[in-house]
Amino acid sequence: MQDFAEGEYAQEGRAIAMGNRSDEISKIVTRAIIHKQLLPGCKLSEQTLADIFNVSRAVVRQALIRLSEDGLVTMERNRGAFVSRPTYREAVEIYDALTILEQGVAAQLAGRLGAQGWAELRHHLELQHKAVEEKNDQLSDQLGSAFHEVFVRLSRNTVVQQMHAQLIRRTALLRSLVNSRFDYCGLLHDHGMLIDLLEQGKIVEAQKLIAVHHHNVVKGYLMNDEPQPEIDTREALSRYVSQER
Amino acid sequence: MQDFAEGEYAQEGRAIAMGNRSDEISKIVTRAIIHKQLLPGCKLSEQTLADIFNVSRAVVRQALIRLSEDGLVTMERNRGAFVSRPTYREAVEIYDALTILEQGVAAQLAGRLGAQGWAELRHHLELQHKAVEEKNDQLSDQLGSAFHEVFVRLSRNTVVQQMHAQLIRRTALLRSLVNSRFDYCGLLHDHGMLIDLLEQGKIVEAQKLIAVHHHNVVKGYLMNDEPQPEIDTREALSRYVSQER
DNA sequence: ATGTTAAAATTGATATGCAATCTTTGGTTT
DNA sequence: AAACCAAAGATTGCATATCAATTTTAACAT
Repeated sequence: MQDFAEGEYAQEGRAIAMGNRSDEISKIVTRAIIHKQLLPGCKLSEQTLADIFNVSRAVVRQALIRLSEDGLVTMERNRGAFVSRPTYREAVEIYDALTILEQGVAAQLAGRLGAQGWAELRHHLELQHKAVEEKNDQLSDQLGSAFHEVFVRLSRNTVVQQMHAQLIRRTALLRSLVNSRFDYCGLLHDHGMLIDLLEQGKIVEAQKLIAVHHHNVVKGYLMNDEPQPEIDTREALSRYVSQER
Repeated sequence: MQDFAEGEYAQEGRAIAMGNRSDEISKIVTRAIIHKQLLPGCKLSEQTLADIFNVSRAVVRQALIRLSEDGLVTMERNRGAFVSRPTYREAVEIYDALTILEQGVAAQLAGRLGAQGWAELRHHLELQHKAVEEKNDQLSDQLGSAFHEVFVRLSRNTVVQQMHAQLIRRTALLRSLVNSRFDYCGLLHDHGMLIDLLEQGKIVEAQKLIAVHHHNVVKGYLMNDEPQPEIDTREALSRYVSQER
C-alpha cells in the first residue's frame, strides 16, 4: 500500500491531481507527526527538509506555513519551525472543540441516518474490536480516530469535516506527549453505545456520552513537558520519503 | 533601507509587531475580501500583488497559501489564485458549522457566565441597536458578526474561537455574493433573546434559537452566480496599502 | 566555571532563470 | 461571419543564488 505514488493522491476519498510540491510535503510531514516519527519540539530546518525532499527552500517554507496554519507546527521568527508542543490547556480546548463538533453532528445524525450509515459505523466498530482484541495499540489508536472521522463524514458537511479532521490531527500530536495508556476497551464500548443511542434517536444521551468519552480520553493525559527527544529529522522522515525519488 | 523597515504597523487599530511579511499581506487581503473590496472570482495575480505590496513573488505566494488554507482563496494549478466563490451548498455548510459551534458554546456558557460576561454581551447588543436604528447597514452587518465573535470568545476556548473566526470570515465572503437584504431588526432581537435564555440557563431553547437564527440568515441568501465583476486588484487594495510605505 | 566576543549557521526575503501550462491572438478554413 | 487551430505571450511552479538580520555555536579571556 504505497500511499503516495506519482502525481495523484487519495485524499479523503477522492483522487486529486497534485503537482503541488509544498502541499504534498506538508501532508507527508503531517503523517510523520501523526505517526510519532516527528515528535513535539523537533526542529524542522528548512535546508534539511529541502535536502530530504529534494526541493528548494521556498517550497519547504510553503509547506511549513501550511503546517503552522494547521497548528501542527510552530514558527518562531528567525529561529525556525518546530513540531508544536501543545500545552495541557490546549489539549483540553482541543477535546472540548471535538466534543462540540461531534455533539452537533450527533444531533444531526440521530434517527436520521440511513441503514447504510449505521452499517458503516458498525463495520468500523468491528475492525476496532479486532485491533483491540489483538492488543495492537497502534492500530487501535488509529482506528479509534478513524471512527470519529467516519462519524463526522456521515454528516455530509465538508466544512465540519475539515475542521474535525484538523482537530483529530492535533489529538494525534497530543498523544506524542502522553505516556499513559488508554483503556481501549472502554473507548470501544463507548463507540458501540454511541451508535445504539443515535439509532434510537436518543440525542441528549448520545451527546452526554460524547462529552464523557472525550473527558475520559483527556483525563488519561499526563503531559510530560520535560523530555527533549533528540531525533534526526532525516531518519524520522526516511520511511516517508523512501518512495520519493 | 526599504521604506517599510520599521517592523510595526497600525492594523485594526492596534500596533502589531509583525516581521512576517506574508502573514501581514494575507491579513490585509483578508480584510479587503471581508470588506467586499475584493469580490469572489477576482484574480489574484502573483506579480500584481507583488508589485502592489512591494514584495517578491515568493512572499505573495506564501500569503496566498495562507489564504487558501483559510478558504478565502482558491488556488488552481498553473492558473493562479482567485477569491473563492462559495456555492450555496457551501454557504449552508458554513452556517451549519457555525450553528454547531455556537450551540456548543451556548451549552458551556448557559447559567455559568459571570455578570461581567452578560454585561459585555448586552453592551454589544446596544451598539448594534444603535447601528440598526441609524439604518447603517454596513455597521449593523459588522456588529452582527462581532456579536457572535464576542459570544464565542466568552467560552475561553481559543481553539473554538479560531475555528469560529474563520467561519465568520467565510460568511463575510458569502455576503459578497448576496444581494438580498437582511431583517437586521429580527436578527438583533434574536441576539437579545439569546442572552436572556442563556442567563436563565435555558440551554435547549437557546440552541434552538441559534439554529433558527442562522437558518434565517442563510434563507435570506440568494446566490447570484453570474456576475463577473471586473475589478482592478490594485484599486481594490489601494486603501489597504495606503498605510504602507 | 563564567562571561564575552567572534565566527558560523539559519532565517526572511529578493532577484533571476526556466520549463510547463494556460491564455490570447491572429490567421485559416468552412 | 462563425468556427477552428496553431503560434506567441503571459503566468505559474520551482530552482538557484544572493544578502541582511538574527540566532546559535565556538573560542577565548576572566
